[in-house]
Formats: sequence, structure tokens, C-alpha cells
Amino acid sequence: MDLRAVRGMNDILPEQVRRWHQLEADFRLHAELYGYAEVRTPLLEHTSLFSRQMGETTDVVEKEMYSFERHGEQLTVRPEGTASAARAYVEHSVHAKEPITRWYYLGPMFRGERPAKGRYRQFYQAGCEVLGDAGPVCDAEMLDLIAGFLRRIGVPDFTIHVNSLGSAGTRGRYRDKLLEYFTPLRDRLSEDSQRRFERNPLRILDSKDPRDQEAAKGAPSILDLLDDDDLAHWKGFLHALDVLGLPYVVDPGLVRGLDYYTRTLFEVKAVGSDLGAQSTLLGGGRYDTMIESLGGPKVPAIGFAMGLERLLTVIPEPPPRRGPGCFIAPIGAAAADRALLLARELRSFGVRVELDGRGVKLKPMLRRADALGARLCIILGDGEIERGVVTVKDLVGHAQDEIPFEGAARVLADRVSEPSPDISHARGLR
RNA sequence: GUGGGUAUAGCUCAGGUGGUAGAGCACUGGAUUGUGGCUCCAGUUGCCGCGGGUUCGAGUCCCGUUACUCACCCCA
Repeated sequence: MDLRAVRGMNDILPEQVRRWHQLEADFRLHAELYGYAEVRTPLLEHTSLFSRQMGETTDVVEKEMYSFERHGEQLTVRPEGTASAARAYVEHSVHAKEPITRWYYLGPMFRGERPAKGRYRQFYQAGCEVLGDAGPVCDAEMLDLIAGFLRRIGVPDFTIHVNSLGSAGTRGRYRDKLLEYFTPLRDRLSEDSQRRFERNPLRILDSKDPRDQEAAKGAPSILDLLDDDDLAHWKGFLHALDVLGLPYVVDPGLVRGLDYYTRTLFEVKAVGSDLGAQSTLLGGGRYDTMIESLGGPKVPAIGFAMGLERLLTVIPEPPPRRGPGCFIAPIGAAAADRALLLARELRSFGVRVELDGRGVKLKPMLRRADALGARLCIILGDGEIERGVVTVKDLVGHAQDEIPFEGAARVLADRVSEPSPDISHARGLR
């Protein structure tokens, strides 16, 4: 095969799409329960939106975006959802129409990273954003939504990690303190962290390298630098989590890659999964200054996004798809005509029908019906036409009888909805 | 961008020390002129990733290359 999908971009075949539908439906349900409404934004945005919002020096912006020029415009295929949602919020002056806005989104994102397990160049994210609510209860409720959703879809075990970055000033002060702390230890850090030292010293804290972990042991905590307002928010957040009974881990080393976060920061990791290094199922946090920096009003905001591929590798396989209610096996040209009409009528009763139009012998048709896991097989040949009947074979049991062709659809529709006579033979459903 | 692993039938994979391809599953036909699943029999499917080298001879050894994959970086 010389034609392949683009690297890092995957086909999702129907067998798997079922799982995606299920996941998406569960997400929508939970988001709606908490008052969120779906927003849909374009896949393409002006490049500047992302470079300004995510931070010029983040890896995503520096080397992972699919950017190009077209008709004199610098465009980028969205690498994440928050920037677009924020842009739409500002563009439509939503703040002037309602004090609090709760939006969710769902769709593909694109980053030109080297693919690995649970990480692809086209990947799907679902996320929520609350705009206009600065309170810590809002942050805790978002985690409540998340935890309920994860349990609902069957994530076996996960941990919630939380941290606070304070406001912009706090972050700057903390950065200085960290630099001060790491400077004498600098030559003991890993090569990667030597680089981080220059660019983003906060990231040294969550390095996986044992040398860095050793060096970071006595590092100052950002939580000690929070000002009164930040601290009140942080405490309110933890209090609300306690009220909700949500277990969490305070992780002062939790730093996220995007520059726009303030105060609350959280991450949910899968426990005991085979996701390898990509065990982070979702991440989010508060971005109280982003809307304003986008040229919008002073509106606080918080959001999270989760990777659907990662969720899918962690949750159990759903039961197999049920077969059609009726499989129609016509034998001969006259039967084929009748079968065509019968199939349509059955469907009008809401019965899922598969008609075998191959014109082959009965045996392969029955085999096909069985492989599909059909409930009933309708056999229609010359004999049946002469007698004005159809033969109905129960594929779950073995029973077979004839019913009048006239009014057959209604009778079959009723029969399909009945419980199977002998469930122990329900095999071949794969 | 860096490092490791892998590449043989539609799928999952065997193929010591080089002798010109195999199994299971799937699919098709038959045993059963119009009756599925189970069983039995038979059959179809391969540029052995690609290019080059060594050799009388390469799926097997060497070099290169591409793809996939895992890990790092980073992130969902």
C-alpha cells in the first residue's frame, strides 16, 4: 500500500466509532447536567490567536502547530480548544448578555508532535469552560463534573492533582525564588533541566529524571508565596472539594505547559493503566487574565480539556453491537421484489433490517444472518409466495414457522421486541 | 528533534547455524437441490516494507531507507 493516512492521524473504523459515540454522549450528558451548552468554533484560526494566548515560548506554539499562509493570512489548525472558545466569547460580546457562561466543546485538535501511545497528531478533546465566575466553588464543581463523568464511563482508578499558581505576580516571584534555589545545584540537573533552567524553571519540578527529583527535594513551594486573595481562593477551593468528598493530592510541583494559567491548576491521571507516560487524562485550570489580554472585558475564567483517545484506552470495552432485528433472505427474482417492500415496511416499524440482495443460495445468506447476530431471518422463496406467507426462523433459538405475508411487518415487529426464547443459545454475536 | 524495538497472507503470528514460504483465525465451496452456529473435507489469498551489498543461492547475514511502534522532550 502506497497510500496511507498521514502520520499521527488515524482512521476510526465503525467498530470503534461506537465507543466514541458512547463516550461523547456521556460527556454531553454530564456537561449539560452542570449547565454547560455546546459551542462549535472553526478548526482554523489566525495563528496569532494561539501564539498570544498560549505563550510564545511554549513548545506547542514553537514547533507543534500546523500553520500555513493562505491568501495572505497566517492560519493555524487549532492545537487546543480554549483559545478559540475565548475568542468566540469576546467576539460575540457574550459577557454583556449573561454574567456567567458555561460552554463545552468536542472535536479534533492538531499538534505536530512525534506520535506515541495516547498521543497523536490529530487527536480529540472534550472540554469545558466557565467564564465570568471567579469563585473557588466553581473550580471544585468542575472537578465534581469530571469525577462523575470519569466514573460513569468506567475509568477504573484515577487521582486528582491540584495546585495553585497564584496570580501573575506570584508566578514571577516564585520563578525568581526557584532560580535562586536551583542556581547552586545547576550542574547536577539533567540536560533537559539545564535547558528548562533558562526557559521555564517551574518545569524542573515535574521532571521524571531522578537527578532533578533529588535536586528539587528542598525547593520552595509556590503555595508559600500566595498573597491573601490567592490564598483565600485556594483554601476555598480545597474546602469545596472536601465538602464534595472528592479525594485530591496537593502537588506543588504541578505546572502545566501553557502560559495562561493563574491560581487553580489541576490534572487527572489514570492509575494503573497501560497508558505509559501519557497517563494524564485531562488537565485544566483558571485563566483569569486571558479574556482581557485578548482585548475583551475583565472576565475570570476556568476550563479543562481531556484527551478522548486516552480515555478510550482506559475504559472497558462495551458489549458487542446487537444484530439487526430481521435479516431477509429472498430466493429468486419474485421474492426479491417482495423482500424489498417488506424490508422498508419493517423499518417503518422501527425494526433494524438487513436485506440480502446478493442473489446467492440460502445457506450463505443464513450464515451471514448468523454472523450479524440477527434475531430473526425471514426466508422468502417461491413456495412462500405461492402460499402467501413468509418463513420466520428464530436465529437465537431454532424455531421456524410461517406467517401470512399480509400484515407480516407488524407481527414481526412485535416478535422482535419479545425476549429471546432461549438466551443460552445466544452465541455468534461476537 | 533524540533514543530503542518491529516490519512475512485481510487479521494474529511461526519460520535454530542462508537452500527459493507456513499455522490459526477469517473468507469460499462441499458433506446438507431452500436452512445458520458445532464438526469434518477441500480451496483462495503473499513484489517476506523498499533499495543496495555479500553469496552458486537471502524471508534469514550486512548497509541504507521508509513506515509503524514505544520512550524522551512536551502534552490531552
